[in-house]
Amino acid sequence: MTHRKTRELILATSLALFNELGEPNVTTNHVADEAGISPGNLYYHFRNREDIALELFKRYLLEIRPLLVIEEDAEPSMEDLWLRLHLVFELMGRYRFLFRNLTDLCARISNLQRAVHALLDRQRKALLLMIESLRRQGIIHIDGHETDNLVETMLLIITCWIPFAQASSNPGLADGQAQSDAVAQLLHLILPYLREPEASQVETLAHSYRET
Amino acid sequence: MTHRKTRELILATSLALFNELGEPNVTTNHVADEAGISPGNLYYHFRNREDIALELFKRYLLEIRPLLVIEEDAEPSMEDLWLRLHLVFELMGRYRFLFRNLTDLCARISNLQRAVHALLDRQRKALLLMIESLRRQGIIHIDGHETDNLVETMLLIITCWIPFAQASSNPGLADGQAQSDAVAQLLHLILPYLREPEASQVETLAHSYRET
DNA sequence: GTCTATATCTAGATAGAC
DNA sequence: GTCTATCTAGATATAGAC
Repeated sequence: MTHRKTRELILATSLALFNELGEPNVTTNHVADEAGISPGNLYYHFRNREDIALELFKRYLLEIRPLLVIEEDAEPSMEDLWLRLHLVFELMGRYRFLFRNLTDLCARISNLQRAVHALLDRQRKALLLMIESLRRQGIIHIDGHETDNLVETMLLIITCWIPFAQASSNPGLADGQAQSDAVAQLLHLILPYLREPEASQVETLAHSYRET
Repeated sequence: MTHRKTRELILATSLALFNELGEPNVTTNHVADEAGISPGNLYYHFRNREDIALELFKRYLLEIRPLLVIEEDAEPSMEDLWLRLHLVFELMGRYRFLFRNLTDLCARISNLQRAVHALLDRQRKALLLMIESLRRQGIIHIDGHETDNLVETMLLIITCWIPFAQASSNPGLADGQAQSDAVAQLLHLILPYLREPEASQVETLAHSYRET
C-alpha cells in the first residue's frame, strides 16, 4: 500500500468514527483497528489524534471556502441562496464531529481557535453580503441595525444546529433530515423581512422542506 | 468536617473547575487537590466524576424549574419576559459547563439524555405559552405556523448561546456580557412581530442592553 | 511502509490505617 | 470522615524487526 493510500484510509476511518462516536471517544487504537492496520502504522502517518483532526479540519476548510464566496456585485435570487445554504449544511453534516464540541477541540488543538475564529468572520461577511444584495434588489426590507442582529442569529444557527439536533435527539443527522430542518429554520428567520412574492415562495419552500 | 460540608465543597470546586476548563479536562485528582482534600476522600463522597456532574445537573434543574413556570392565564408584559429571560441566562452562565458540550455529557452519563430531552420540552412549552399570552394581549402579531418556527429558533439560541459565545471568543461569559448579548439576540427575534409601542421599547432595551 | 512488542504515563478507583 | 498508598486499566507513543 502506498503512503498516500494508507493516510487517506486513516483519515476516512477517523472521520467516520469521529462523526459516529464523537472525537474524544475514539482512540487511535480504535481507528487503527477499524482501518485494519496496526497502531504503530497509524503513528507512522500521523503524530497523534489531534493531528488527524486538524487535517480533517483543513479539508473541511478547503471544501467550505468556495461556498462562502459571494460576488460583490452579484444579484442572487432566493433560490440561489437556498441552494448555497443547502450545500453548506450538507458539508457540515459530513464533518459534523467538528461542530459537536467545537469548544473542546479548540481548547485542545493549538491554532484551531484562531482558524475557527477566522472562519466565523468569513461566514459573517458572506451573510452580510448576501443580505446587502437582497436589499439592493428590493427583495428584502430591513434596516442596517437589524441586519447585524439577523446576521449574528443566522451565524449562531449555522454554527450550532448540529449540537442542537443531537440534543433534541433528532435522528436525521445522517440521512439529511436535520440539515433540511436547519435550512428551513434559517429561511424562516428572514421571512418577516421579505417582500411578496418571495415571502410566500420561501414559506412554501420551507414548509415542503420540512416534510421531506 | 461534617459529611454535608465536604460534599458541598467538592461540588462547588468541581463546578468552578468544570466551568473554567471544561468538564472532560478536569480530573478527580485535580478537583481533590483544588478542594484541599485527598483523592480517596473525594471517592468516599462520589462514585466518580460523572456522579458529580449529574448532581450538579440536578441542582441546575431545581433552579431552572421555577423559571419555566408560566401561568396559563397570566398576562406578562414584555418587561416580565425580559426579566425572566435574564434570570434564565444568568443561571445557565453559572452552570455553563453543562452546555459547553451537552452532547458528550449525554453520551457519557446514562439517563442524562432523557433528562435533557425533558428539559427541552419543558422550555419549548414555556416559550409557547409565553408567545400565546403575548398574542392574546395583542402585543404580538404572528400566525400559528410561524409561532412554531419562532419557538424552535428561540430554543436553539437558548440551548446554544454558550458554545457559540465560546467559539466567537466572547470573553464576557463570566462577567455577564455574553448573557446580555444573548438576551438581546432573543428579543430581536420577536421584534418583527411586535406592535407599537412595544417594538420601539424592545429595540431600545436591546440596544442599551448590548452596551452595558 | 508495516508489523509486533513494549515502554510510559495518567486517570480512575480501592484498601486499609487512623 | 479522611488520609496514604497502591492497584488497575487503558491510551499514547516509540523501538526495532521485517
